[in-house]
Amino acid sequence: MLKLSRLTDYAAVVMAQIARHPQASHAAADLAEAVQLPHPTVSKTLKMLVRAGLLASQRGAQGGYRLARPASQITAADIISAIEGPVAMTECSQAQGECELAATCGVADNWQRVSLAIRTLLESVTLAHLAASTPLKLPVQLPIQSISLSAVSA
Amino acid sequence: MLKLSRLTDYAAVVMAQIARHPQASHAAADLAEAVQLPHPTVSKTLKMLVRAGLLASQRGAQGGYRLARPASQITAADIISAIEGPVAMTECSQAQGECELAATCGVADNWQRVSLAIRTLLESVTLAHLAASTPLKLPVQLPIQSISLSAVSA
DNA sequence: TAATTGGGTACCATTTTAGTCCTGTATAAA
DNA sequence: TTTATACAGGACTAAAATGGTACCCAATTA
Repeated sequence: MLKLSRLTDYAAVVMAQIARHPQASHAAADLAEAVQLPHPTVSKTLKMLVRAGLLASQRGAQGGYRLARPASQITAADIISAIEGPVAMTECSQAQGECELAATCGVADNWQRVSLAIRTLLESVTLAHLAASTPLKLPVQLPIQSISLSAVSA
Repeated sequence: MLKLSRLTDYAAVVMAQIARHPQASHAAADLAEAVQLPHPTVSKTLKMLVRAGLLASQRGAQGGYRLARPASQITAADIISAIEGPVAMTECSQAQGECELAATCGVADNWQRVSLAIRTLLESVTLAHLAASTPLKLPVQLPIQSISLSAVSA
């Protein structure tokens, strides 16, 4: 299904929740309550987001989490790779020259290009977009079609 | 990692192999040999591709597999969904109204839009592109950026 | 009718994922 | 300085998905 893991899904929801109140410091327990998810799981997710540099944490009373930078400077790709590691469709999309089947494969190059296109797309969607109540209007139908078609002839 | 499953990867490689010799009928054993993968696994993959209508099979001596339609009419999205099911980034990208967290989620709509954009991208890449030895040149950097930027203002 | 080749199913091993818990450490307020 | 708050890190377990294998059946052709 090319699906995000559930934790990544949680991460996006939690990040969006924080992004809607950027000034406040958010305790893990409050966030868990707000998004209706088990506290330990949310906590785990938050730690991963801190380690990836997307959130800043403050210990002690009145502590909590806040965005490490403005929501407009945090991308969907950032959130995904914070939880799942780098966005890559295949093994060989990440590290070059480690697949022993490369000789018989014959699709590696093009998969990597598709993978790159998806990564770029995900980098163009920011947390500010995701958190906005106004739906992000991606005019997917025509423009992306035209991109790949022109790409073929190029 | 937003990664394809290994079987999906195999499927793409096998499909590309068949696409390079569209007239011939390809026995599972021959394909397994050509792409250097275990026979039973390749066989399993082939069956899934048949069930999805991407390959046609012929039993008996001189039988084998061939493309059900031209390589230019088979998309990356077809291959992925043949193995993994519909392309969708989150649970709620597929079926509307089944997520009980929708009220507190707040990102569902926009995730669905991103998911749709990726699906459209994958539908624009055909097996003919993947199988081509000439790299598919997707000019990802500028055009896709401009799409999403214009999308925001739209 | 025998040889070839795909079809289907069931099964097992492994890995990944999700979720929980426990203990430690930093901070702030009383 | 004490105490309550809240994050940090890691270990552990349970469950699910994935990948791989084996076996037997069905169809086709020579």
